Amino acid sequence: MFVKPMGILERKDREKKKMRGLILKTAMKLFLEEGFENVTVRRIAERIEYSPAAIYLYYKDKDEILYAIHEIGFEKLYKQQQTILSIKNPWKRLKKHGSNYINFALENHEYYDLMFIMRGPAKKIKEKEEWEIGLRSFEFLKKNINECIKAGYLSKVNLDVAAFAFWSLTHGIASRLILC
Amino acid sequence: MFVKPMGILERKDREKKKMRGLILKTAMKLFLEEGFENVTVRRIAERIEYSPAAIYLYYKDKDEILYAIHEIGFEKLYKQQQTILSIKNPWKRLKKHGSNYINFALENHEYYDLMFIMRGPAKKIKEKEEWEIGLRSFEFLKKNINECIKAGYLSKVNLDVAAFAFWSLTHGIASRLILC
Amino acid sequence: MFVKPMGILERKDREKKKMRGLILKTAMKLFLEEGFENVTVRRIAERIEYSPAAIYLYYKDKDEILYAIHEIGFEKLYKQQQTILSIKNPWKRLKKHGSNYINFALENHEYYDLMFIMRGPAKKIKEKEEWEIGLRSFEFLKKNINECIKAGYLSKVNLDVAAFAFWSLTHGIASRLILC
Amino acid sequence: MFVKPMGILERKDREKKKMRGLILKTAMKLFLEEGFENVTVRRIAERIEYSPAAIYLYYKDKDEILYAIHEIGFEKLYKQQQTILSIKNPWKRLKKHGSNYINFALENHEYYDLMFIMRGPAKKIKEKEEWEIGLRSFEFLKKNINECIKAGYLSKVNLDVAAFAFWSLTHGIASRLILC
DNA sequence: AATGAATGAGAGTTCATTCAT
DNA sequence: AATGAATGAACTCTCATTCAT
Repeated sequence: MFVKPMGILERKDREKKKMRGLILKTAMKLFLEEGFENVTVRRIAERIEYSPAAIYLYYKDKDEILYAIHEIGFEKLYKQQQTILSIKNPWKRLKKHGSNYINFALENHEYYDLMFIMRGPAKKIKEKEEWEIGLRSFEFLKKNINECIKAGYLSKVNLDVAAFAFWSLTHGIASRLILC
Repeated sequence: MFVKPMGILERKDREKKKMRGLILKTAMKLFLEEGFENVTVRRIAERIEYSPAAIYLYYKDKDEILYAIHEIGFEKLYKQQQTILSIKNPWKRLKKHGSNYINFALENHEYYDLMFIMRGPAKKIKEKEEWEIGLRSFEFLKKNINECIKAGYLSKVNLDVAAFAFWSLTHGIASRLILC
Repeated sequence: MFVKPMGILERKDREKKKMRGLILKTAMKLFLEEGFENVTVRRIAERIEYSPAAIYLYYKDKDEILYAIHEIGFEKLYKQQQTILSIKNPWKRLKKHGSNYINFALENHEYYDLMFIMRGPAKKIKEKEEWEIGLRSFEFLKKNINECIKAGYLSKVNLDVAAFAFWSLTHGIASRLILC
Repeated sequence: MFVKPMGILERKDREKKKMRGLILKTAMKLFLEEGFENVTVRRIAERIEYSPAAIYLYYKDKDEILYAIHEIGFEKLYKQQQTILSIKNPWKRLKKHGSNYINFALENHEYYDLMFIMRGPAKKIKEKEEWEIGLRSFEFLKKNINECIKAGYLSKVNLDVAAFAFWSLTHGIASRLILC
């Protein structure tokens, strides 16, 4: 048997990933521009100028696409949160954490919806794994709060409770603002 | 020409309103029991044992129904909030306000989704009016907080800011709890 | 409420039945002319110059159509078998029964296939009821054989066994002939 | 020019045949295990761990595969019939012939369907050749019956008629049993 | 020899909506 | 006031097949 040189396989792999990315990006765009109900396999295919059938070469079904978008939402949030790591003062950092969160929600405000709206359709798949990503953000927040406590900016409280309250507040503010 | 006496016109009007109410209530039920994607004109018609075409005699199109449901969500919330009026002590009342809100969200947790999910389809119509209802709830909260301040339970702060923060917190807690 | 006069309701009913009949006849024709795999909802609709959606006003789904066709096959067979009732002599009648069966199979030879081929797709529905029709034909055969026995043309045997053997023979001949 | 030595060509030929066999066997398995409608080029390819496109290197199209399967059905039947050759007594052998046939039909009962169901798709190709195989089985039966006659177990009758009737009976019994 | 990528065609089905009656 | 009948447009998804590599 003829074994293909690494280069080719890698290129194919890269291209496959690129295509998957393209599909996702397109689905996302559709979601942002035209709302959830207009995210259809056909519309995605149309936009990337492929046949609908082609989509199914990269994703098993529509749900898998929805789930992937969902994931990206959380990923994106997490990434954005990491940008505050450069702030040394924990109290300032925590405040930035909050304002960041709200800004994120306002700026990408459809992403926010996405996490809620998608719950319905996407709940069918991989419900466990999904939250690993969500929890990562939560852990990050806890670490921030903990450092505030250690530095004396906050009195000693249960970390989980504090983090939950903090997130609730920012999340609440964000969603309220979006609603207006 | 024969001019219809007031009585008849009024009756007709009453009946029209009744029917509109029935449609809405049914749509609402459908939404709560079977989720957003199962709220279809047909299903509504089926449940009230009318033909789908009949629906269109009372609502211009599906969006108009969705919008109305949306409104009902806020209405319901407002009603529930009014039940705390019997509590005389303003501080206790405020606390009850918060726990009430969260309970409401958890118990009817689809209502919460409704406000987000519906925004998409319903945003096409009457975006201004909608918030009168939302604001009413907000005003109610402000009044509560104000009384807490007057009674010395809270230090003097900007009412709008305080109310907004309060709502955000409860709202945030509620939505976070629902998501888990 | 205004109660529609009998005439109108009856006409509507007639028309509904006519349409159902038309759909079935068309499906049958398609089956005969173009084979099982070409019996599709769309093709049926095309032929009767209706929209595909219209079909669903008369039949719940494709299976219901297939089942109905299936039924017709047995019905038709039964009807044809009844024509021999005019033959008084039971032995002659039984012989005619056999040749009739084979002729039926050869003349409408796709009907024969239908009973087999349809088994797959149509088995999902109403499996009990289905055989009432098949059994009716079987009972008819038993009666014929019994009369032959009573008239001394056949020695006394178990009726079910005899009928089964007889049917098997004719059925076997028919299917063999069709296969050639 | 370099002319390939016989050995290589032969090996290639052998390999080609092997692959064709593999495809057929797999299609057959699919047919038996999952029914006609699940015999798809993709599924076959999946099972043999080749790409769908590879199939087309060995068979022109799907119909050609279906036809070949058809053929295998008859082949298998024939093979099974040969097993009774060891029975010396012709009358016993004939009886075994019958029960064998019925057992065959019941045990592999999808094979039976195959002969009917496949007619549709496969009728497009090579209609003549096909029956050589069927006839072989028939000739075998005739031989059996003839020996029964010679041995005095059966009165002298037209061989073709007798064989046809015999086959019809067994075939009929089998198919009736399957249908129940 | 074998395949990955792609597609056109088509499947069954459902929906919001209209219109003559 | 109400409806039965109908439809166009869309949906997700699968299939046999081709072709450049």
